[in-house]
Amino acid sequence: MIPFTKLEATPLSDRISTLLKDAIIEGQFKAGEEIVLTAIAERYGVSRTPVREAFQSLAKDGFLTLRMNKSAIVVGIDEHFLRNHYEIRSVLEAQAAYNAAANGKDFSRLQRIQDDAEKMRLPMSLDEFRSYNMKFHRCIWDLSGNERLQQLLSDMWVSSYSSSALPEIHRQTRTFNSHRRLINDIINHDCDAAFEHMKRHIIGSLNNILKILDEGKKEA
Amino acid sequence: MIPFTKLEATPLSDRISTLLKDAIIEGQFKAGEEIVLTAIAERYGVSRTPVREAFQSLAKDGFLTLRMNKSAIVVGIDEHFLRNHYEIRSVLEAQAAYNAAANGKDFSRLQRIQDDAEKMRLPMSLDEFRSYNMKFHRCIWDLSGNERLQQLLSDMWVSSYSSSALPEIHRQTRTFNSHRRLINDIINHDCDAAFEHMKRHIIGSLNNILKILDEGKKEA
DNA sequence: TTATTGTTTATTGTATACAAAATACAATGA
DNA sequence: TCATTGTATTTTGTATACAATAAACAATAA
Repeated sequence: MIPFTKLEATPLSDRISTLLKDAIIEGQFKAGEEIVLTAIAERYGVSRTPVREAFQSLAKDGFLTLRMNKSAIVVGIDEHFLRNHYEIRSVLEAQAAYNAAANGKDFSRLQRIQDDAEKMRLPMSLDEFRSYNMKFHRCIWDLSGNERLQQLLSDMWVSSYSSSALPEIHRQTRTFNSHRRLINDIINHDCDAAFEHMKRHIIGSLNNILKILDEGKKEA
Repeated sequence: MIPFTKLEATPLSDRISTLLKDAIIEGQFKAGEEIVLTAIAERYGVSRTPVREAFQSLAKDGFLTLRMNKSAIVVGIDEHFLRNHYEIRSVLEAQAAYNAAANGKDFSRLQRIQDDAEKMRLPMSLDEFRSYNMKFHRCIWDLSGNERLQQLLSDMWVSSYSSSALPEIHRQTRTFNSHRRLINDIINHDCDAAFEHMKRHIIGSLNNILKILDEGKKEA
């Protein structure tokens, strides 16, 4: 077969849910604000059906609250939300790392992702760093061998949370160090260490986000 | 106000998704079977719209695989699936127990649920035991103070997994012992013990289910 | 006035209609 | 025969139409 990558059409509902999710994360809606299905459909120039599906997806992911026969409510991305979100993510990522250390056989891809990143000059651009970070975590999800865990973590991944935090060079080197330690744990099949280090790694990024958030509040 | 409990209408999509979920768990569909939206809509005598929403919900919960412009595929509830499912559930329940031990203040409800159950004559009926077990776990989710965690665990709860396992009296007393130990951990604010014990508790029930499943296979 | 009921309007829940994609299969030509 | 192409059928994706609920407000009666 000819090496053409299949250009796949994504359903409208998916595109809309990512757009809305980003909008919510970036604070384009106030916390607790009522958000009317019909209005969103009009804004994006589509029918209510795919918007409705997007709403339900966002509700399942915890970004919207749906009420029978009433407008949806935007969940506020405040400290409480972020703590809850990262608490869950930390323990799921930790389990993924545990599994990778326990079951993983071929770690070459994980190594290469790290090596390629370390060859670059710091600080990397925001997009570069996000791409690397995403690849690193996704690779561990793969190694976990738990497809459902992969799906859950993928749904929880919100790259823009950390947007303001990453361009600083010392943050990037800290992430490198943390990732290198994780790779070591995994390659050495030290499951418990991988679990603990990953948990701390994620909680660390939460704390960083909260710090940024706090500084932002003081400025305002 | 008069003590009437609000009788609430649930959306069709919710009712259909629970029906379908149960059907999948109970093996009414073969693993990997294609399941046609239109057919399900006809079978339940509703339009495709709510069925479609149910499909998307089930897909998010990992019981269906959706493919663009193609029929959905039923995920097989085999050993691999159960291991993945319980691995995730165990670590989330464990985190909930950890939080309950860390943050919880008023444990009277948890105590009362356990006390009421222990007053009953064993073996309890299947429904009684399920109700007690559900209340116990839900109470800990509440105490965790993480609403999102609560939502996730609620979506993962499938009572009928354990249907065949519970009527035996020695299983019920084992569960009692395990729950009592958990209550102790939580009341003593021993977070790490609560985490570990809950994790083992859930993995224990997985192993029990796998055992039952294995015996069923030998018979057939 | 004040509480209750009727009416209107906005918004959601569900059903149907239409468009696009995938599949099966017949027709065609080598 | 075999591969390819056109066509019909099935099934999904999206839009629209209709029904039901909820909120706002006007009207009525005490």
